[in-house]
Amino acid sequence: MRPERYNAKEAEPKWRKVWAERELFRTRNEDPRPKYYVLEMFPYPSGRIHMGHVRNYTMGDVVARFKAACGFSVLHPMGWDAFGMPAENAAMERGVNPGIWTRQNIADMKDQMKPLGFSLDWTREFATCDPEYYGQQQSMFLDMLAAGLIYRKAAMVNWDPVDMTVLANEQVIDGKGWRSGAPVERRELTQWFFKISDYSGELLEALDHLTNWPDKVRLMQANWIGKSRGLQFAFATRGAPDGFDRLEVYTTRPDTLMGASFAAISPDHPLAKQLERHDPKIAAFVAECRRGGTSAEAIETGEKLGLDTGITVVHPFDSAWELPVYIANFILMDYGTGAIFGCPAHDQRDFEFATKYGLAIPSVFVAEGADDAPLAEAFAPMKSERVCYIRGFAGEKVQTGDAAVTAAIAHCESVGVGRGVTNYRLRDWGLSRQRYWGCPIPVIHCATCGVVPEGKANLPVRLPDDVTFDRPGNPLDRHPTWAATTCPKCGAAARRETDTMDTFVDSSWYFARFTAPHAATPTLAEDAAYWMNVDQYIGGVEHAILHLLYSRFFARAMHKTGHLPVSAIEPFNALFTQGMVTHEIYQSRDAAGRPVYHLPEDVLRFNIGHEPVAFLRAQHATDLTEMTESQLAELRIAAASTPIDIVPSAKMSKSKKNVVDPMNIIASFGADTARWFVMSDSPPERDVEWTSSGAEAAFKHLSRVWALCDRIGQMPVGHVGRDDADIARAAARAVKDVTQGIEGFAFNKAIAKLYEFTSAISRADGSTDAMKQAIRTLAQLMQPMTPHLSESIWAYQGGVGLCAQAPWPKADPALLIDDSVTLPIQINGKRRAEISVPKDMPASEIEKLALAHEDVVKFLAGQPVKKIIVVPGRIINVVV
RNA sequence: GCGGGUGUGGCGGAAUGGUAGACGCGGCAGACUCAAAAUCUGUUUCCGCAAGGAGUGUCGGUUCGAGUCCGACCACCCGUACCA
Repeated sequence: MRPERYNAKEAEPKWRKVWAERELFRTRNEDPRPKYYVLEMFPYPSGRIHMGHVRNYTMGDVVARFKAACGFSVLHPMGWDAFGMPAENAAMERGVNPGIWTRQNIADMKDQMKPLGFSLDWTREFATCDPEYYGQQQSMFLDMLAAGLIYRKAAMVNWDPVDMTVLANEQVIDGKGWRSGAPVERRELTQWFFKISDYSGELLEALDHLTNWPDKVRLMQANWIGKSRGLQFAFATRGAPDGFDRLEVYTTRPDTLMGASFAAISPDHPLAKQLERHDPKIAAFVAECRRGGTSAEAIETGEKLGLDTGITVVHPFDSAWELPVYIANFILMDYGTGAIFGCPAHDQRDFEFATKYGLAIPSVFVAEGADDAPLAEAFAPMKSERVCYIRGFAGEKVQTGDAAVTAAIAHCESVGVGRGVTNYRLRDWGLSRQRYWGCPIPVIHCATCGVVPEGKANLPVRLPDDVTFDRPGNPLDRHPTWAATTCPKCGAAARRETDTMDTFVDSSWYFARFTAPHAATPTLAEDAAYWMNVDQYIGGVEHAILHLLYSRFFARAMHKTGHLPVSAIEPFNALFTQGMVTHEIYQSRDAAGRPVYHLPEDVLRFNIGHEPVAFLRAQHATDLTEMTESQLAELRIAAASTPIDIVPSAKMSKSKKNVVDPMNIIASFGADTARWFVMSDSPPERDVEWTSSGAEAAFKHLSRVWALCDRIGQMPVGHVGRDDADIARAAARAVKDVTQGIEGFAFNKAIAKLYEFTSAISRADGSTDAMKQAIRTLAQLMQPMTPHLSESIWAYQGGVGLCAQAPWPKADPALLIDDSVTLPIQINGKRRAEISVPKDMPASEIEKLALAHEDVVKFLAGQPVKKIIVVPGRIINVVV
């Protein structure tokens, strides 16, 4: 009898309807079961879901469905990170209103997400551009302002001198404005800041307790916060303007103070600003330094420039030793004091600078045995290397590294040269954006009262809808009426702040809002206390630093202002960072030799032997798709068409056209296939390459599972088989392995075990009852990945209720124990034989058996055995 | 530049310091078929007829034993504070 083919197109919507009708995924506060909060980083509503979304939300859904089956009351919400630049770009390019564009995108993406069958509680949905959301954010802004967590100061932005507008780093391409093409410069602007630096130490120390976060993320955050111990001291200056008779510097390498060659200040240092006023040469140089963008990458990789100011400083240990003071473009005003001393002998960047400007390079220490010869590069001793000080000062002796720094600080302090200072690299978080599509900053500028917070009763400060994008700049700034208001303090006419908030603010507390998404206050104490923290947070590793650090800070700030309990200051109990979905790129060249990219759906790709080949479908008559691979191979050999280049896999991006639309996959194969494929093959923390063959394989497997289910369904009642014990053992092992796989985020391994279990059932000759039991267990184990198919199997095989609600199966420990074990025998570390022994055989017995093994005897060829190592249950190694 | 990560068959990958290559794709062979598709079975790291040998990015080290630990390097990816 031909098995009935599984029809995903019919079955999937049917089951989603059943889940929706029974409100299976709606979370209730009064649910008596223990809570579990699983959250995937919410999407930016671009309008189309992509495979990265499918992978991210499928992972979360696997966890959510697994935890639900394990008896938890699962909170699994979804929302939209809806503010940001793309909406403004669309407005500029197509003249659409950012709000309307965003709302439409949200509707479109929701339509695309629904068919995937995620177990989401849609009653908690919100978008950050909802006034109900951003109004609460404004309210918290006012609370944080009152609590001293927010302040204003001047800071640098990218300035496009042609478009007269501020640019995001992303909009600066090779130092030029992306639209105007004009060289970008740095310009100072007064902006709002969160005092995240007040929490540097706490944010750093608390990382130690985030044991369910990836080590790499904790390490990256620790390095980002960048705690350092160093020496801060003042040089006496000679020839400096009034008020600059001392130059304060900070160094993490006071042990190299005797190797000083120059001092350098940032172009934004007050001294530089002072000199700029009277010296045109310095003014020109400082202007030169301000060219280019503000990004650290641009500054650090750019050419290192310096200008001798003519001012000198006196070495603190030798009043006769003067060092020139340079203005240098790589010194950041934000770090330390904005001034350094350079030790070229032991710092590569200083070495290059000194070489370029012909400065002295005195060594402080050399490798033991080496002499004080000119260096080819900065010398930093390796861990094991001993050094000898040739120009040190009391206190270092032969120490290097941290010990030398500590000793140097102690010595300097004892002789009155500066003091030890702990510094952090972490800078305060600038939240002002000179853009329309963001949360308005609720403050008012009054001519008499200055900066005045908006009254809470007037919140939300709503964005106006009638804005124009016909020219660059912030539409709020030029809106005819929006900014006009009255001062809450004195009642005089005043002007609203037209800057909006960084979208990172929106995403720094949405997880807390999900606990009470429609409340009239940012959070509700009871709900926040109950649902927080997020038990499992899942998202891309590209958020390892900024989003996750800002959220950790914001939770603390929310606690300080009474919006979160102290238990929620670390909002994410466990974090998982997933890899990207990649695809190979199909490229040809136009007449001018420029690359032209092709969508995977327009390309026919196959292997000839091991060699991958790709053709453009459009180059051929439509019947090309009907040809077999061998026919296609002949076609290629006949040079009837030109193959196109296959460029190795990269992150799916529109510009390279290496994108696969999840909707097409769902249309062809169904949601379960898409879900199964993104969970199989690659470990979730690593990138996964989308291949059409992989998707087809997933589809074929799910079809085989259904065919097996159908075959079992047709078995006569009361059939007796031989393999019931084996089936029970295979099931117990599958339950154990799949459970472990899901709990450990090793979904690819869980799926490999499901393949094995499927094949074990398929080969077995079991009784009707045993086979039905096995396939029901299989359906349950697959349910987190393939919820629709699992429901179909469950229903077909007489499962009680819904598969999604059935309690997670448990493995009988007695079935997991094997009686005998196969041990490999190595001779000098090379595997030469193996023996099968009872599980509990003593080592001495195993040793005798191993030495008596005929292959072992053959390989030993009478040589005396020096040593024999028996690792019980593992291996035997004979050393000769 | 700096910080972090990754590197294993033709491909995606598996492997508490203990049989390298589970599972899947692709390939090859076979069954079924007039034929093809679909499906099923077997096989598949490389060299070698075999015996055997080599093999986890490169070089070196620790160990009875290294993909795994240590040191140096190479390549690629992510982040780099206004992309989200």
